[in-house]
Amino acid sequence: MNAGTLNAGHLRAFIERIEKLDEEKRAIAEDIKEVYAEAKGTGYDAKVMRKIVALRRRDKDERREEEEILDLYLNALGMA
Amino acid sequence: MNAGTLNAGHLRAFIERIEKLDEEKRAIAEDIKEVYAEAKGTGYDAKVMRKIVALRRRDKDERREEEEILDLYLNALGMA
Amino acid sequence: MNAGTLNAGHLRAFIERIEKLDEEKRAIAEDIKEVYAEAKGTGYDAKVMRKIVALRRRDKDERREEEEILDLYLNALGMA
Amino acid sequence: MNAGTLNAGHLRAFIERIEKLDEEKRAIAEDIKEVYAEAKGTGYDAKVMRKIVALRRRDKDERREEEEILDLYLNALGMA
DNA sequence: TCAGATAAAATCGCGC
DNA sequence: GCGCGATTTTATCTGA
Repeated sequence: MNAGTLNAGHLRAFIERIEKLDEEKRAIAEDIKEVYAEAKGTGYDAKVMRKIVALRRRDKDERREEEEILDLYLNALGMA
Repeated sequence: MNAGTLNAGHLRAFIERIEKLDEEKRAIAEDIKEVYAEAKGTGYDAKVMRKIVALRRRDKDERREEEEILDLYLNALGMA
Repeated sequence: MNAGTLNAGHLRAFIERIEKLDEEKRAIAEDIKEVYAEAKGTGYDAKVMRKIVALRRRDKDERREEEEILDLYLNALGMA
Repeated sequence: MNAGTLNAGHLRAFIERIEKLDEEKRAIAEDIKEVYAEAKGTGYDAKVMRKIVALRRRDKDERREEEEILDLYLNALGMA
């Protein structure tokens, strides 16, 4: 992009969209923290909970990845 | 909490609340990536944009902190 | 660390150890590339192979993580 | 390669060679981290050290490239 | 050139 | 309160 096509208003719009989304993201991160705090107050161990969440997430990712690799195989074998 | 007071259903509810929030958080992170990609497609440099966003965020944090300090002073002086 | 305790020879030794290890690491990365190239020359699809390697690695990581979480559970229950 | 020529044993051998090399690579990466940690414990700043290592590496690459260019010139002039 | 993997830096949460 | 370890985010690097 050269100077002639630069459009500050356009850039500003992108920046503001990002900032708005970023705020939402931070708000949700806050909510998550609060849930951990609440669980902790109820007697649960946050560290264990984090492990559980991470492990369940990994399971889910792995299942997705297995499906992807199956597709790759099928494609490689000309069967898809 | 000892084994006797463990309440699996309660824990599960916490975990699921966290997972739900986590998914929302990830969805927003995706959206942000897409905005960067769109901006890039329009000719902007994502790296520069990230710097701008980070800088503006720091500015904002600093302004907020300054206001908090001002409030502290005013309160201390019985003027708030 | 203040200037008086600075010991350039010591720092140099750290740097050189790192550089030596880094060269070994790069050499291995080269070897890996060569294996992929050889496999490709034999008719295999590098992309599929990378997926397989990544998936097997993830399996292994997940097994390790499951053991860690089991330990955490046992500890939380006062059984370890 | 079509299904008829697929040779699972051969593929497995490639995969295992890659995994073995990958483990060595990770072990070395671990060693490097440990050296940084040790240096940190001695009072050095890891970030600065990384800069030094990167800079020296660039220097080395440049020197090698300059020599290659020199060789090219010499060859072009029939003097090598 | 582009996305995807890898490594580095920054940030956050926990313990002492 | 502060370092330490873990997570998240950013930047670099590699391969398609």
